[in-house]
Amino acid sequence: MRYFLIKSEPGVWSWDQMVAEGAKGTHWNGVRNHQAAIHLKAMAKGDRCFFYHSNEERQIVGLVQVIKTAYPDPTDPAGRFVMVDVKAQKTFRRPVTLGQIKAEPRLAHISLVRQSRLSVMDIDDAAAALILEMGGMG
DNA sequence: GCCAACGTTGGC
DNA sequence: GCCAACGTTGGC
Repeated sequence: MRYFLIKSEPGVWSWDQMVAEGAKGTHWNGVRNHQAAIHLKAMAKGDRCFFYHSNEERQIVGLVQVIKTAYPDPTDPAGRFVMVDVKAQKTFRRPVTLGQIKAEPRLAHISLVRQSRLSVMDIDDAAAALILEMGGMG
């Protein structure tokens, strides 16, 4: 099982809305960046994604599970980009802020810190374990 | 509200 | 095919 991180602006699609979708989950569509799309395609059923609120909040608030692997995103007129389906799995006991992540030397290498504009990224196992621990999810 | 990073577009 | 201009994202 691998870990990833997906970003959402809470004003557009929030963690509360994600939770409200329950077991049926939702399509993670609208990705229009090639590097982000590569990560979507790498996701397997059962993989986990940290759910990050960007902009106003800047914190990881939950964990979702991939329930359907990459397939064409109908909102892309060119038909080139893909989406996956995810469902909410766990709400973080304590959200992990970008500030905390930046203050942790063992997380200095992750894409969230190094490439602020990337909206879907992979997170290595060691970093994932640390983030879960920081969120009170260890 | 500003700015840096970066992807895309269009003129040449 | 290069590069300037422009648009978008997201942190501060």
